[in-house]
Amino acid sequence: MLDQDESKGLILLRHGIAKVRRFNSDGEEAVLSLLGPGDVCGEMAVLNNARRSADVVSVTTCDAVFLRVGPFRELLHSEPRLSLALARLEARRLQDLNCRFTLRGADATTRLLATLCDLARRTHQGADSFSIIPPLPQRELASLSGLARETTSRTLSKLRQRGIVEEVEGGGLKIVNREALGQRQLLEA
Amino acid sequence: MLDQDESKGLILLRHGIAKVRRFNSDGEEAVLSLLGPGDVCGEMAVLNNARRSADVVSVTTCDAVFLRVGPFRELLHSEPRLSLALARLEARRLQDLNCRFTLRGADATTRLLATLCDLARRTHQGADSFSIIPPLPQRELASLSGLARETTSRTLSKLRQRGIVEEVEGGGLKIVNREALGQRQLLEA
DNA sequence: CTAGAGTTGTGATCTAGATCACAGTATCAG
DNA sequence: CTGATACTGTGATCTAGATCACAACTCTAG
Repeated sequence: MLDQDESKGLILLRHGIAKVRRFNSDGEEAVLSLLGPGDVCGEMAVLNNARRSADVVSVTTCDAVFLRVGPFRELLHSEPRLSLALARLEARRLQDLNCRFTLRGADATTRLLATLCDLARRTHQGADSFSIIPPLPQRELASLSGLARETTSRTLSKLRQRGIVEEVEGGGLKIVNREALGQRQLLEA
Repeated sequence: MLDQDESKGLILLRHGIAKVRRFNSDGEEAVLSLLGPGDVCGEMAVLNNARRSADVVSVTTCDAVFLRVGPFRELLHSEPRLSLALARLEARRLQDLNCRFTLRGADATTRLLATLCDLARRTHQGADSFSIIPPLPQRELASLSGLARETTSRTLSKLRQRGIVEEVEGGGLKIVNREALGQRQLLEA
C-alpha cells in the first residue's frame, strides 16, 4: 500500500500503478493522473513547500522508494542541473494534464479508451500491436475515467464487441485494435 | 492581439488576460487556463523543446513582452536559480490545473462561478469584499467554463438574482457575495 | 459446502445541460 | 436613419449518461 503521509519527501515509483486524486465538494474522487514505474510524486509540495494538494494511492500493488525532503533539498543545491530536469519534468506533466483536460466533455467511449491507453502506456506490457492492462475492477476504471460504474460496464462491452478490447485470462484487458489510436492522439499530442 | 507564433520564446504578460487553449477532436475549444499580468507562457515548449502543444490567445486587450529562446537559454545556464524558479512555477501551475480539473463534472453554477473567480483573481481589480471582471461576451465566458452559451446566460441570471453577481456599468461584472467563496475553495486549495 | 461480500451485466427511469429556434436589444458603418 | 451584424434572454425539445434496481457470478472464510 502506497499512501503519501505527513512526512514530506519524494516518492519514486519503481513498480506498479498509482493514481493522483482529489475529492471534489460532493466527496467524489477525481483522478488527476496516473503514475507508472519511473514516475515521481510529492515533488510539488517540496518545491513550493505548500501543503500537499492531492493524495497518491496505489491502483495495483506498488514498489517505491522514498527520499526525505532534507537530502532532496541538498541535492537540489549541490546539483544545479537537477532543478532544470525538475522543471522539465513538471512541464512534461503539465502537458499531460493538458491533454487529459481536453478530453473533458468527450463522450464515454473516448474517455474510457483514453484511460485504457493511459494505463497501457504506464504498464509497458505487451508488444507493438497490442497492450496489456492488469485486472482492475470496473469501479476503478470508472473512477479513473470519471464515469459511472454502469456506464463503464456498458461501454466496455461495446469495445469488446467492436474488437478493440479483449478479455485476457486472469481478468486483465488487452487493447487490440490499432484504430484505437485514432482516439489516442488526444492523449499524446 | 497576442498570438503565440512559430518563433519560439517566452511571453511575459504585462497587462490583460489571455487564455491557453486546445481544440478537441470535435473542433471545440477547451480552455486549459487563464493568464493574467505577471504570468509567462511558452516556457514549456522551450524547456522540452517539443512542438507547442496549445495556443495562447488574448481574451482582453493585452500588453506583453517577448523573450527570444536564445537569450533565455543563456540565462538558464548562467543563472542556476532561474531553473529552480521555473520548476516552482511549473509546479504551481500544475496545482492550479489540478484544481480546475477537479471541477470537471461539477454543475454549471459551480463551473461558471469558478471561472468568474479565476478571472477576478487575475485582474486584480476591486476591493477586499468584491472583485471586478472586465466585460466579456457570454460566448467567451461559456467557452472558458466549458458550457453552452445559453446555459451561461441562464446561470448568470440566477447568480444575479441571488445577488452573488452584479452588472456594472460598461458591461463588466462584479462578484459581490462572499458566499461565492464557499465554492471558490475548490479553486484555491 | 455455504453464507456473505464484492463484482458484473442490463433493463428502466430521471435529469442536467446541450441544442434548436426565435424575438428583443445593442452597436456600428455608411 | 437604416440595414447589417453581433449579443442576449428564454421557451421547447432532445439526449447522453447518471441513478436505481436486480439477478447472476465469483471468491473467500469458516
